[in-house]
Amino acid sequence: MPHLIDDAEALLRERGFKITPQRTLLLQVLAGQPIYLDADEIYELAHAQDASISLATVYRTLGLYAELGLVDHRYVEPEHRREVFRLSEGPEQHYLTCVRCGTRVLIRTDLLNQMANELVRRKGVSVSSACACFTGYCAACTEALRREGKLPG
Amino acid sequence: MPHLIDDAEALLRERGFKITPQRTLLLQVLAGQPIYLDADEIYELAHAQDASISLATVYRTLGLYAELGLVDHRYVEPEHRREVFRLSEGPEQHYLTCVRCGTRVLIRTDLLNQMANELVRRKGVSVSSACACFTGYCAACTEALRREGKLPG
DNA sequence: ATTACTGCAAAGGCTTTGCATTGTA
DNA sequence: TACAATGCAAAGCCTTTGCAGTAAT
Repeated sequence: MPHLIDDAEALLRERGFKITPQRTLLLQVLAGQPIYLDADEIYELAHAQDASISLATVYRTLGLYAELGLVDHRYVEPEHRREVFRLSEGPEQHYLTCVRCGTRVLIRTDLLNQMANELVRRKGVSVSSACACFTGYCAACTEALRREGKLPG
Repeated sequence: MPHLIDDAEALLRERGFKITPQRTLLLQVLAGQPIYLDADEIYELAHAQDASISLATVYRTLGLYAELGLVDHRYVEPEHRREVFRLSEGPEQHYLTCVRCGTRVLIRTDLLNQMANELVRRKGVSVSSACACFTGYCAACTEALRREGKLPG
């Protein structure tokens, strides 16, 4: 997605920020990812291409991009410990995270939107962000655990 | 709620755990709270009644109570930093947290359950917990901001 | 030439854990 | 008496920050 990266860099310039190899690299890394990644995963991917990049720069850059609206950042893990990031294009994504293998299973979000809409209609609130976090086992782990008799069904 | 505390202590005994002054005190503290509190708030309330209780014991006890199903623990604040706890009586509660005044607006959870059921049916996963976190403005703040022209509508 | 950005390492905030001691059963 | 529970302090985990050096404009 060179277009997206160009746009992002144009925005950086426009706001008086500098274009550095690290910032470009992080845009490239993020552009290749369909799902949310945590800071460390992003760092590993970037580090594989440029061993000199530091985790601190990853955090600072992600923070900057979040402020500029270039990335979404959320807590989707079951424990809600690690923050996760992705480029903020396309529809919001929500997951079930498997506590056994870490797989993230995409969730249809129309019902979540329906919840938000209903909330607005019935309570008069305004909703700026909605997040559904499910914890459990992915299909493969569910089946494996059933075979081991560790899960009913 | 002495009834609740008795029940909780009966459960502790039944599972082979010991009844200690700290555990009883924490049940008393929690029983007086209608909303989620973080560990430090719970510690402060307990500490006011027994200066010898430690934060480590608060964490350990809350963890134990969570395992026993006596308390719910979640991240409901917008920043998701601090974990919060409350006695788990009554149905699960989910909120929209107002970023302006902190008010928590209760959310109907039937759609959340529907999401979970659909996920199980369509993807073969198993869901152990579901959590919806909405961020936005409560009705009062929404209206106030509209009057100030700071919110469309 | 400026001044923002970076890497490093240290610090911060919340939570967990090791260990010797205390206290329940 | 036996062993779980506690308090203390240290460590852990993720994230942020201070600082001196580096690099973009």
